[in-house]
Amino acid sequence: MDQVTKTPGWQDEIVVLLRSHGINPTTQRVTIGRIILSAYRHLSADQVLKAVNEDKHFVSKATVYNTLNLFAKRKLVREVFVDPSKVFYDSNTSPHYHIYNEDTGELIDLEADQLEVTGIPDLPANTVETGIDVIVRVHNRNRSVLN
Amino acid sequence: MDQVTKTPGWQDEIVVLLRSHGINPTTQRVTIGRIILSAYRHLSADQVLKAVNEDKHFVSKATVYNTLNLFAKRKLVREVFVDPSKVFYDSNTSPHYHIYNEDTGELIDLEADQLEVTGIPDLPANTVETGIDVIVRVHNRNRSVLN
DNA sequence: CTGCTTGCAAAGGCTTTGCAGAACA
DNA sequence: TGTTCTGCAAAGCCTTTGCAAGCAG
Repeated sequence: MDQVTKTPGWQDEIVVLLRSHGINPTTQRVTIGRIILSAYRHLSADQVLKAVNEDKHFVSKATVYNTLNLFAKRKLVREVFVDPSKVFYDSNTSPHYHIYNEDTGELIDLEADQLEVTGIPDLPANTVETGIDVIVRVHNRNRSVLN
Repeated sequence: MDQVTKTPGWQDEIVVLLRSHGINPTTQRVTIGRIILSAYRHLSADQVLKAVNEDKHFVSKATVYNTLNLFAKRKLVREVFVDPSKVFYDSNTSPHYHIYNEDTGELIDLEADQLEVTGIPDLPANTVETGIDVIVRVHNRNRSVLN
């Protein structure tokens, strides 16, 4: 995780990656790309913003949001909706599913070859499938059952 | 759908249903219950608010939100997160999944006996599964591929 | 120069909350 | 009379947007 930011050549790889997806690699975009694209991660916009500022590379909140939206539109990251209060951005773009811990907010990948979804019926007329999300929701065992 | 609100006895059934889930059946709660519990429906809080006011039963926005949260906590409805901008409340509480049309916002039930999820690996230590969400995302065919 | 980017601050949309008045037992 | 509930308005969060200044080619 911290190894990544120190590895020489990573910045160039990010630059190439951004260009190959039609994105002009500005300083801010490369900084954000290094945070989220250099390993499989699940981060909210706020977590990206914090991570960016920890590394003393200052990027504004607006740019973080705009950049993550751009990355999503260009399929560099996938938006994951598990919690109504915030979007997670997932840099693993291969087919896979998730385990979501509702207590900790932690999101874990389930590769598609482990888990299978069968029996999907016909889709409504004139519609095309764009993807299947599977979320296995869990909570910590040592939790009160009461509300 | 409109038949429901005219059927004699429905209000009493809603009252019984609320009581059986530990909910004090106030006028507003029964009104909201008749909107969302009398048939399988997927509605956002805003849609419930609109439906309530169409029928000339005025319930405030705060009460709609509070009541839907209460229904969810008492398992009368299930919260569905498919769109980061709003929560859907689903009155079908039996095990099932969803097809979500990203163009229309329409949500369609997929009964659990049609669709099967297999190969769920071990959960993280000390966690308990609370449910599995499956969302088949679709969009309308006649849509531009470009952004 | 000209167009794309950034960043601040303001605006927006959905949801929650504080609190006073109302309803109910 | 005490408790629960409602509803208004305000506040809170996350996210988007307007716009002026900055940067690149």
